[in-house]
Amino acid sequence: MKVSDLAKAAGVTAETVRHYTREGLLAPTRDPNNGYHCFDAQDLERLAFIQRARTLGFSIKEVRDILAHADHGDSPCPLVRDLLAQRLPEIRERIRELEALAARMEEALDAWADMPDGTPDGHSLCRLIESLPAPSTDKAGLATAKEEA
Amino acid sequence: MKVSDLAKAAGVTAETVRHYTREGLLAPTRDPNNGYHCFDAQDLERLAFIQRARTLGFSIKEVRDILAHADHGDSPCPLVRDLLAQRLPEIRERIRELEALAARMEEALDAWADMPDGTPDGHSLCRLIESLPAPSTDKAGLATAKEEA
DNA sequence: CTTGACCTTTGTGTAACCCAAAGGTTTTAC
DNA sequence: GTAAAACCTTTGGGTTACACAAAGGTCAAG
Ligand SMILES: [Zn+2]
Ligand SMILES: [Zn+2]
Ligand SMILES: [Zn+2]
Ligand SMILES: [Zn+2]
Repeated sequence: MKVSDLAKAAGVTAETVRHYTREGLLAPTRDPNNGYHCFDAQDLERLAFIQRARTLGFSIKEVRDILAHADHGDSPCPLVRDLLAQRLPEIRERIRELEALAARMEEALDAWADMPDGTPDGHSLCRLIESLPAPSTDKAGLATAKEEA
Repeated sequence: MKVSDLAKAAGVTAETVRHYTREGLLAPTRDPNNGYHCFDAQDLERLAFIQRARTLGFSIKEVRDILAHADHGDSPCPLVRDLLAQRLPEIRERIRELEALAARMEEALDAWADMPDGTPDGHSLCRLIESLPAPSTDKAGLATAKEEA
C-alpha cells in the first residue's frame, strides 16, 4: 500500500498519513526501488487506532506515547486511563466556558433585536460590548481558553 | 504609561500588550527620547474593549476590523451582529462536539472498571480504544474540531 | 514517449500569544 | 556616583495538527 491507498482505506488525507509518519506514529517500510513508503494491513489497523484515540481527545504526542508503550510490550492502559481522567474535567470546564460564551452572544443578539437599526446612534452592540463585565484579571477566564481537547 | 503599566492596569501580560500593538489593535505614541511605547487612558479603554470583545469570541482580526470601522467613523454594529450571528451556531456545534467527547471519555472510564489492564497480546493495543466505533469518513467529525471560539 | 497522476522532501501558514536573546534605558541602592 | 536590578526595544523560535505549494523523481496509460 502506498500513502494514498492507506489514506483512502482509513478515510483521511494523504497529508495526514505523511504527517503521522513524520511524527513517528506510523513506521512504513520503504520500497528500495523508488523510496516510496510501504504500508501494510497492520499500519491500517494502527491508523484506525490513532483515529479512535484522537476522537477520545488524545493529542498526537499522547498517541505516540501510548503506541510506544504498546510497541515495547507495556500495557498502555494505565497511561490511557490517567490521561482520560485528567482531561475529562478540563473538557467539562471548557464546555462550561463555551456555554457561558454562547449565552453572552445570544444576549447580545437579543439586545440588538430589541433595538433595531433605528436606535439612537446605531451603536447598541458596541455599547453592549462595552457594558460587558470587565474580564477579571482572572487566569481562568474565557480568553484563556487556549488549551485544546 | 509604558507597556507594563498598561498591562497591569488591564490585567494582561506585557507580552499581550506588545502583541496587540504589533497587530495594530493598539497604536501607542513613542517617547522620542528612548523609543518606548506610550499609552494613555484611551488605550486602556481600548484594551478593555478588546478584552470584552475577546470574551465574546471575536478573533484578533475581527477585533481589528471592528476597531478600524469605529476609528474612521462607521458604526461597527452591523459587522458585530453579523459576526455574532455567524459564530453562535459554530459555538453551539463545538459544544455538542465536546459533549459527545466527554460522553465517550466517561464511557471509556466506566468500561475500564470492567476491563483489566491487559498487556498487549499482539492484537490489542488498548481494547478500550479499539472497541470504539470507527471514526467515520465524516468530515464533521470531532477530530476536525480545529476552528476555535 | 509524452502526459498526467502520484511519490518524495522542504518550507510556509494557521491563532494568540509565550519566551529567550541581545542590547539600550531607567530606576534603585549602596 | 555608579553599579546592578528592572524594564524597554526588536527579532526570531515554539506551540497544534495538519493543509498546501513548490521542485523534482516515478509510474501507468495512450
Ligand atoms: Zn513503556
Ligand atoms: Zn456600534
Ligand atoms: Zn469603515
Ligand atoms: Zn488498554
